Amino acid sequence: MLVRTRFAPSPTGFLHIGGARTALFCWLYTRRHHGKFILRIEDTDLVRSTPESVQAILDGMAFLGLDYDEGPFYQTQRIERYKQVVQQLLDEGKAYRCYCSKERLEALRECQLAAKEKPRYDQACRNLVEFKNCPYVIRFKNPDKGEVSFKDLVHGELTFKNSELDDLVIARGDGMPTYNFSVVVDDMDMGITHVIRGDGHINNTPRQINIFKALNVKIPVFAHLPEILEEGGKQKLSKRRGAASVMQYRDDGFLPQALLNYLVRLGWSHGDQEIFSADEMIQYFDLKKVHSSPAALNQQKLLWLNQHYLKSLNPEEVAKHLKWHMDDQIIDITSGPDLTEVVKAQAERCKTLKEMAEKSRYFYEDFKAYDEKAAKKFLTPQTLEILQLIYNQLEEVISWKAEKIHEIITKASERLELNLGKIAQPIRVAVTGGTISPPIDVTLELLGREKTLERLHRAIERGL
RNA sequence: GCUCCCUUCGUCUAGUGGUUAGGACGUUGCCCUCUCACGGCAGUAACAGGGGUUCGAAUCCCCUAGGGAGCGCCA
Repeated sequence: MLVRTRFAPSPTGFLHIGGARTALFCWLYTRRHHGKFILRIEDTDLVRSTPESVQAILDGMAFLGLDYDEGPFYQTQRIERYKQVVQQLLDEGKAYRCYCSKERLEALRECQLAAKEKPRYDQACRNLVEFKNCPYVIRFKNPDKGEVSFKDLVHGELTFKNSELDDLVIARGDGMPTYNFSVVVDDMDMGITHVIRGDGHINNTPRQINIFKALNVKIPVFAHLPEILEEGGKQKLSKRRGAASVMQYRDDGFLPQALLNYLVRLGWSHGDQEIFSADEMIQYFDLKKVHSSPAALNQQKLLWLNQHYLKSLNPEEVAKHLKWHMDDQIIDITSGPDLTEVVKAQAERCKTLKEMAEKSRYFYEDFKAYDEKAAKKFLTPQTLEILQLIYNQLEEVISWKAEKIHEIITKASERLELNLGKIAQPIRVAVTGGTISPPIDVTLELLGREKTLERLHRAIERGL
């Protein structure tokens, strides 16, 4: 049997990290089984859905590399189909018109709550024979006896009593379908074999199964993923309240590989392995190994993974992402070192691409001012002599390579009987404005002969 | 209120009756070192609580507590 899964977000905001993980797990399961991954936009909430949100979801998935095989399908374009199936249920006596007013329903609800009962529809209209000439909704005739159970790939066997369910509305007064109904019709029509979604849907599942049964179609396999919690607290991740969109992570300097790797380990594991390439994830992914308890976000671990990929990925690839951030920070890289070389030099001292761009600015443009404390400590009359000496020797260098620069600096340190640090730090402050940079020889090579001499000269002039 | 789901170090997790309860992030100390880092080594810290079952429970059962979800003409 060909595996067919779907990711079905509602376009009411950006793609956040929790949604991204759901998409990732669907995608992994599908790729693992060589199936089809379908994207479906659940936009029947006309008030809250926006085209911008649809685009944000598409962008987020593209950034992560989660490609889909079919879709995107839009529910708003399938309204006629839902109405058709509602009619079918009506014709077969599996659904009925309900004329109850909202006022009556509200009173019923309050009454039940007061009696400490679970609020549910009392089936008042279920056996009406003649049609009334007033507004109505369509309700599904849920079986009122027995129970419905299903095997959830994450939670195991789950059982619900039909008496706990009620006759849910499947078509509103204006004829529009409701969520629990349109989902079933879509999953049926799209031949979905595995429904992988957040475990907030566990309670909806038995209702949906009853509709599947009424429609006489094969019931898909379900896998309900645990929610993702916010950092620290035990609050569920939500779009409002500072949430984390995938694109925000991009803007903050995270690599898609790091995000994917971080996400895949939230609720899933493969022994003690922490690092997974996309291919490895696909190879090992198994829904049966997915945890059933929620996981909290942890920025520190994400940062660690991000740096891991900064260091271990092909530098050319990292450089492409770095370019995006250079542009974002308006750093003109045309008159400076190759970004690939910058990546090699900076990866082990940066957690994010954003940080890498910030820390590499001085390779491309003059810094505005010396770090005050650094200048005070390292640009002293004594160190100016050293800088002058180094300047003179560097000026002679034709082949501007780290190796040659290193040789000059170490020889100077031996001759002057000074620690390397006593020489490197003044140079560093002179050429970068601060005390932090890659090894001094590498820093000077990247900076280039012209900028190096110019900045050394400026530092010496300043001190005179 | 009712129904359902969840509970191993601070965090992510391994573990499916017998382990000194393992790994990773973080954190602490040491080493390395031209700065910042990287890296290396060592340490820190957990089975929510209570009952059972069993020769033996993190693992199986029950109860309690805590957290979450659903009970919509939202998705």
